[in-house]
Amino acid sequence: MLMNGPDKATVAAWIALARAYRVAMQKVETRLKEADLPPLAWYDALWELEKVGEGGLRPFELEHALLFEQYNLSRLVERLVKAGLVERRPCADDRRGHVLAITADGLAVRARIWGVYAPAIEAAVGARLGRDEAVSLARLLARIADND
Amino acid sequence: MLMNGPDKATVAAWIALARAYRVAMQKVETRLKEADLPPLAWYDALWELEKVGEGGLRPFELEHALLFEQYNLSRLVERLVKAGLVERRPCADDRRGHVLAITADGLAVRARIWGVYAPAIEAAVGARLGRDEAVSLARLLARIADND
DNA sequence: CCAATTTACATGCAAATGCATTAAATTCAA
DNA sequence: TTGAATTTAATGCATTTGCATGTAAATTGG
Repeated sequence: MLMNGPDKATVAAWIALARAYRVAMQKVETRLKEADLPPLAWYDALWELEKVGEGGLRPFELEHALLFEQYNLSRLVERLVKAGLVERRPCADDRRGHVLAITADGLAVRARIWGVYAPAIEAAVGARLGRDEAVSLARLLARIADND
Repeated sequence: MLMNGPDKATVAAWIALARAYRVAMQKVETRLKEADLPPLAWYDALWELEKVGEGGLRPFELEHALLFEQYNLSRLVERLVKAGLVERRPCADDRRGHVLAITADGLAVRARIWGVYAPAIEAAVGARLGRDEAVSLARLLARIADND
């Protein structure tokens, strides 16, 4: 009874994905810690909120943008608010929820993180791939991330 | 004052890596949970021990193979031993440590997990890439994982 | 040989995560 | 309408992770 398993190349790609992610992420997170900066999740949330501007985002929108579990997003926001980097505003047309917006401190911290994050990405990824390799890697990975 | 940041393609590859990893891993782990199977880390450890056979591995060897933090490996092993899937043997020539070997139950569980894991890999990766795409993805990712 | 250092592994405690559930507001359907 | 179902978000509790440190054995170097 065969079970339609993946071929060698697929398994190799899967394993390579897991290893590359761990290696690169480990390097980047290590640099952030050395600089006494918050973890990457903070950056991602702040950046989403910065991109969207003054209008802010509902928690569930941020949850979808970041692919976070609901409870993880809830607690991440709690920490960001406590740290003064994000502001919770009451939501006019839906009183269950609120709107999240980045604060001035949040903008400053986001920029400070990027100062360390950007060179870390360059070291972990950029320095290892040519320009067109990076493009084709991104394209292949997008196929895996696409929701069909 | 410029800071030698990554170019667009590099950042895109980095983001794609993180998203692809999360999406694929989420799918796979979800399937394992639905089947009431232990998390992937268990599989990885069991598989390393199965591959190496009767001789077993020292914890620090498993740690390097899996890219685990030392304390995480220590606790993973603790759980595997408690579950009866791995056996700790005293180590003749180094009495600080021990040798880890997979048990009969461990072999059985490893195989059961693979029964779910394999089709999950196929769905998350194999079904989305052609054979040569999988090969070139693995090659590109390996460049990122390689220790220089 | 022996003191100092390094290596191997474990563990206490704090923080983060996962899971299940709750509460409250909104939407839908009869 | 109004009652049922859904959506939004928070939270209690157990498990897992991270960090720092501890302990013991091995290695090094003087």
